[in-house]
Amino acid sequence: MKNRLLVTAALPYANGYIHLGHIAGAYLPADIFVRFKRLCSEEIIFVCGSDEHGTAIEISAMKENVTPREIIDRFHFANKDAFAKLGISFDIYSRTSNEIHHKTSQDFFLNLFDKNLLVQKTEKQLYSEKDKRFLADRFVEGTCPICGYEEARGDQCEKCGSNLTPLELKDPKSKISGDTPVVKESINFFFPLEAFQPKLEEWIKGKTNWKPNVKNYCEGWFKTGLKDRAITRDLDWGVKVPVKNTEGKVIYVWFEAPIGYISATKELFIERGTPEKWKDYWCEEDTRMVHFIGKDNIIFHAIVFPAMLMAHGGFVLAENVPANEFLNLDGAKLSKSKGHGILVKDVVESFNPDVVRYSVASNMPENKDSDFSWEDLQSKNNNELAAILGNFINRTVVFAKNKFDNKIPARVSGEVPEIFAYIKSQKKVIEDCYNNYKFRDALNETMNIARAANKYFNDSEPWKVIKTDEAKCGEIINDCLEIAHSLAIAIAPVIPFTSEKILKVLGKDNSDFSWDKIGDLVLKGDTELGENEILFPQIELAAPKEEEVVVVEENLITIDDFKKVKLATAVVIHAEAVPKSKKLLKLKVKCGSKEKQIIAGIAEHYSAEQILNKTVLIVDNLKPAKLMGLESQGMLLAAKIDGKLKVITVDGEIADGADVS
RNA sequence: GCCGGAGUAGCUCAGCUGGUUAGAGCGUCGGAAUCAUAAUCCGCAGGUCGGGGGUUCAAGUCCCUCCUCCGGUACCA
Repeated sequence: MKNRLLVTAALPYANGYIHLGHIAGAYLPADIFVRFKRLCSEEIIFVCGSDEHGTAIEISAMKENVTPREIIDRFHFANKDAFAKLGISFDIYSRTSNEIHHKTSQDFFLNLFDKNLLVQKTEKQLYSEKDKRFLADRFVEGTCPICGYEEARGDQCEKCGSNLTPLELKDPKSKISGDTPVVKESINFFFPLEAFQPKLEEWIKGKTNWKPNVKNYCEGWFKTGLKDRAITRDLDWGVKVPVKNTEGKVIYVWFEAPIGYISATKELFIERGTPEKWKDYWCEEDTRMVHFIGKDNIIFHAIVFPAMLMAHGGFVLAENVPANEFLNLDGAKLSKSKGHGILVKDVVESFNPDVVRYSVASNMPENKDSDFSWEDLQSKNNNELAAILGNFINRTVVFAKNKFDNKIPARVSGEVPEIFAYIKSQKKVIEDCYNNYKFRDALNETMNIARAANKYFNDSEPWKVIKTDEAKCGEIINDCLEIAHSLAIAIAPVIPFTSEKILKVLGKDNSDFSWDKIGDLVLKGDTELGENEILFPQIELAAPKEEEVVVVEENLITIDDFKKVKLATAVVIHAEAVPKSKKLLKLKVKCGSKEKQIIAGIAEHYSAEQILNKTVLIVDNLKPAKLMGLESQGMLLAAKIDGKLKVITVDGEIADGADVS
């Protein structure tokens, strides 16, 4: 029986804060899986760490005029802390700047080198005499040979989107010193990926339980043919190449980073005082290794890293690579650079981590990119966590408190109601979901227990029974408390903090806290219950700022102040309600030769039809603002008093686009 | 450009190798109940499955084509 599990989650790059997209893609599914397996008492470790080398970090350091070490320290500790607050339960969160990692990846490199597996190729590269170094792609800036853009990067022109090599750039300059580099030859080592293609194809063909998107993606690569990849670079910041005459070269991050999983495992067992035990996980054939990643990482975990492990020999290969798609925010992709993202470190400050975990888990991008929104989080909290789960626990515990002296009422009849059989059958259903990496289904099936629990409470009507038969009523409440205990176990992988709270309320230790106890009767009658608390208070999200339709200005202004405001006539050529908004209409107005989108807060007073074709006054030079995610490029003037609102129109016919003063 | 993925009820998503009236959660609406955080329970309604063409007795599910979005990768044959 294979039951030793090695679970990895993609190493976050220590050049930025992790956001909700990362969580949804890799860390939360990994954590849920691991927590489930721990409940099943499987031997398991969960390793991760910061990926801390590479050009991007070096560039960040230069920009801020600090050392790379400062950059990686900042993000490593911040991310480690954010993960912890969100309850991501790594056994170790290491970092690739650690000595043990440098040693491990150098040994790995040497192993391949000694076997003569590495190919050396001479390449032309840009070299800066002034900087005394070869310039990596991103350290070069110049004129794009295709569109003529003068600030194209060495790897890509941001203007026209062409991918480039530094040698193609016209008039290249070093980003470090502005120096004009020269072309120089540099010898680099290559990993013979091409040679491993047959073995990889064979290996992946046998993986019948992999997600189809992952398999298809790999097959796509095989079709075009794998190519050898450079594994060394001319850089300072990184793991030094452990071979003579390679000064100024480091091991390319893509090669060295995944070895971080091995280094982290070694570190973990050194900490635990059993330094040799890492081999059980990496070298024993009955270990099952699972890599949790986002879809951007498939090639490295399903093709490159396995090929590296094959080349080295003596290591287990991944049993599965359950890659997730991406999580979008309000329909648009999460992006650090565009400021469109939710950082974990921020979200855990303002929300219960379990609410975040739940809302992300219930909408995990398992098969396709999925959409996250704050409204969704609110609705998941209020309508599901609070209404279904929280409410069940609360109504049960409050009932016991009020009618049974805050103690667990005793069972008397010796009968076990049917719902416990249902719970046990759900336990199997949920297990299957987890074992097939279907986390959303697992969660929904878990919540079905809570739904059934509420139904049981309703149907049993303890509030009526208590009037005629107190012992029977007590038994119903005992049932419900037992159900709560089962729920605490079943839901623990997803919302571990809440699970603990439920246990505390039940006055129960964790002696029966294991997966196989779901559906069992484990509570002792007459036990005092713990202090009850509302598990999920309602979340009221602040309403999005809606446009102030009328600016009431009490203070006097000068004519110059007034001239700053450019007013114009415009005709409404399109109008529609903004979904989920009471007050907003989305308008398209024509103002002379241009068209503008204006989000106006008049829906309570005008329907789309009523405003259509009216000639109105607008503020033309208002700074655009976003309302309910829609850009508003101006403001409609209207008169408002005592809750009555009328749009300002023009007396008689005049063309749109006319100045107003 | 090329490779892979996605476009299904108001919203967020399921639909394995083609087969009875296309499913779930949430929301909406109607009813019941009142122990509980106005929380629960029962019931109804909601989709010509991105557009167009084709294969088949039968297609959301296969093929072709077009459009949109996401990821990867590339001017190398």
